[in-house]
Amino acid sequence: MISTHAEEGAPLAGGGARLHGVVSLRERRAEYVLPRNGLITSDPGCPGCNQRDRCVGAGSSPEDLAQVDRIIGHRRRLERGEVLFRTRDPCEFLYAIRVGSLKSVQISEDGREQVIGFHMAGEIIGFDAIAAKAHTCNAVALEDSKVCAISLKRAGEGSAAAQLVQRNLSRAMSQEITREQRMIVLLSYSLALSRVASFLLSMSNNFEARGYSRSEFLLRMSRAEIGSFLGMTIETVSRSLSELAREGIIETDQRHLRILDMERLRKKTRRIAMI
Amino acid sequence: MISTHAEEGAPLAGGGARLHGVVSLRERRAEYVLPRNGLITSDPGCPGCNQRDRCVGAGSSPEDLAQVDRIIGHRRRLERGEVLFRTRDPCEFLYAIRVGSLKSVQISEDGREQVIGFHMAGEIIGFDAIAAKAHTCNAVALEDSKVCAISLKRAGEGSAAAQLVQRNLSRAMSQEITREQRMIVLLSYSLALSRVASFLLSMSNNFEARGYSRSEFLLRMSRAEIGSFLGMTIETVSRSLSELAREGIIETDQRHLRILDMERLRKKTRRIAMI
DNA sequence: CGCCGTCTTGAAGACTTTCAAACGAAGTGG
DNA sequence: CCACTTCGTTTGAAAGTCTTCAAGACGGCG
Repeated sequence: MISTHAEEGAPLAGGGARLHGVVSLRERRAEYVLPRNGLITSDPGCPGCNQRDRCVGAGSSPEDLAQVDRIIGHRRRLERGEVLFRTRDPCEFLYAIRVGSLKSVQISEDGREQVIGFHMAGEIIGFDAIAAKAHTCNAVALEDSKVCAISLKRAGEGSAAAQLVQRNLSRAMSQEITREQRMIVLLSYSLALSRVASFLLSMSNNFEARGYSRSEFLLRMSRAEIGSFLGMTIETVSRSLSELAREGIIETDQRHLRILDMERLRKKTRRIAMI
Repeated sequence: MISTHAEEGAPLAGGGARLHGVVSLRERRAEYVLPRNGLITSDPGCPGCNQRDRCVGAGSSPEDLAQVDRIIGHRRRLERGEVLFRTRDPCEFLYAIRVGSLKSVQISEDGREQVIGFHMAGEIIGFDAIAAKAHTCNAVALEDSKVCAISLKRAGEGSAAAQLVQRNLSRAMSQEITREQRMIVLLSYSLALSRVASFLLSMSNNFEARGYSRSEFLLRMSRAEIGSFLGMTIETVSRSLSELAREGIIETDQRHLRILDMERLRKKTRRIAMI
């Protein structure tokens, strides 16, 4: 049984890797106070966050972390499908994903959505707005999620904590650039099956990096969203997954995915076509 | 007659836009001192650079610009085909392109090149190395070029000039993220003709932003490099260009390109296929 | 002038999209 | 509780697009 409910567990704890999406009862926490706008007003903050070593306060002592916490403008809970920011929203905050996952989409003038990225807990989104002074894409929650708004104004004020945050933001932007470069390489693969295989491996790596199983997880996005991201129709996504399943490389049940043969999946990423 | 020689002119001066690649005699300058390794030892520096309003010293007074100049580790001249940095080179410098253009390529384990970006004067490259502590791609000059090495160590030292540089680098990274997001959108277009049209328009915008003609320019990269970048074979690149020329939208003569109908070229970017 | 690398063009085959139909899960209303 | 709708997904067949293989054209250079 796989729950679709997001949870703020501590997956990095030793032993076998937790399966993403599976919620054990003892990990449930009391809900934070939630006013109607989704703002979280009572919260353990950065010192109590399980993403603290991955986020803007990385590398600071517990005391410093309390200072880093002041850079956070507010924390917010998002329901599945809720929009965090939209194109042309002014650039005030970056958002650290604490729980859950989001997608970035660009809307073309004729109203079609194009997914340009999927983001998981521990990632920071909104960097595109720094230079443009406004967001250039929409961010939408793929599941119930929690985000921390990093105030760009406070991050630029020059305190020791702000400087630490700036260094971490710089590192995060560099990571984002590297991630997008990998995406550009992926999209240049000519064969649909290669792109789907690469996508699954990247998901697998993302889950593994967060302490979840790398071989079994729940895809939080629809086939249509995968297709939009990978530049193919949902039929081709479906056929590619079916083909991988037919060859015994993966097993799918709805959005639940199990990788049976990691090495053969990797081989599939090497496009056969093109020189 | 179009020269292929790079030149450090002042294209932003008023009147008609200069044609990129065309060199008028009076714009030629005395060559800088060039030791065998391509290092430039005598140079007007940031205050005399025509990219100063676009680069890391943007927004500073002429006096401050002399301080910014200290962040520069060295300046270097590259010949066409010369490699600026390679994958796994340690991360010491970012590079500001002063004259010319470069490509970023990733080399797959089987030795094939994949172009992941083209970069022009005024851009800064190497951001991928900040988080990874080493470069994750190779940078190769597409034409004779000049670059300024920005010392990451000196940029982090905390002086007023260094802080200005850091803000500008942050902006440049955000721009780079936005650029790559646009590339991801481009690559998701299913039709080859749409991708080629988008590529030409992006080139056109790049030249226009630098004061050159937006409708007539010299492509510094081969069809093979375009194909690698756009994820298609060189035959498909060639056929797409021929098709656009047949329709009277562009005119090509080798790498020299003239856009005859910007609006119809824009229409071609809207992919017909897919929902 | 002839060689070489780059580019263009043609034809056949491979792959993807499109259109259409069917399936299963989830939710609604009788 | 079951029919019924809806949505997301899967599968099939035909049409369209791209790649592959092959050959020819073009320009630069010795």
